[in-house]
Amino acid sequence: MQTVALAKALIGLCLVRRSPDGITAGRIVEVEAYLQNDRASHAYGGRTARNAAMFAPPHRAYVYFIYGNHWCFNVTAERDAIHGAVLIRALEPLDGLPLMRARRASENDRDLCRGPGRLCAALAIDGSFDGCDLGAGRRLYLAPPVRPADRVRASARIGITRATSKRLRFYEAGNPFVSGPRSLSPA
DNA sequence: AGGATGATCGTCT
DNA sequence: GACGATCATCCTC
Repeated sequence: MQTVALAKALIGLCLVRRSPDGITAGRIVEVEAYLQNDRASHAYGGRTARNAAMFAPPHRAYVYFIYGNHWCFNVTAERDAIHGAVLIRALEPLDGLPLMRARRASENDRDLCRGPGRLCAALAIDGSFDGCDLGAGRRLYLAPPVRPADRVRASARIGITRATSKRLRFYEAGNPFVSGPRSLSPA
């Protein structure tokens, strides 16, 4: 269950994006784990061109395009041809809010990074990041927490049609930047 | 070559 | 709460 351990450990970490336009960064407050033998995983059923990055070594990006509009960003978790990844579902905006507002055209700062597609828009994450390393000094990287994770809870995952009963969504309880239906927020 | 599907979002009622 | 947008990807013919 390496992927689940990573999912929980990511809560509270900072995701930092350096671009020519400036720095944007947020604190991870909500994630979902997608596992080996998980019918909801893009890699269930084997490797394809799209999901190849899911088979990459840990701490790489898996970025995919969905519903004709949105990019979604994952962190890979497993080694040796095991596929596992953690979808980043929401950030608490920390840095570069004016740039996020410009990219998102959002009325409401609470919604800047609340949702997997929204946070990719706010941080300008697209398919060019698929497979990229997320180490320090990159265009996109993970950084230590500015504030430790508080009250991490689990729930069912959102927006999927298969394996709906697995409780593989993890979020910081009470954080207003967590996404999803209110009914799912309580554990 | 064509059709179904989707780890979402914004808008409307 | 419901629905349409919109298109890359994958599967089937």
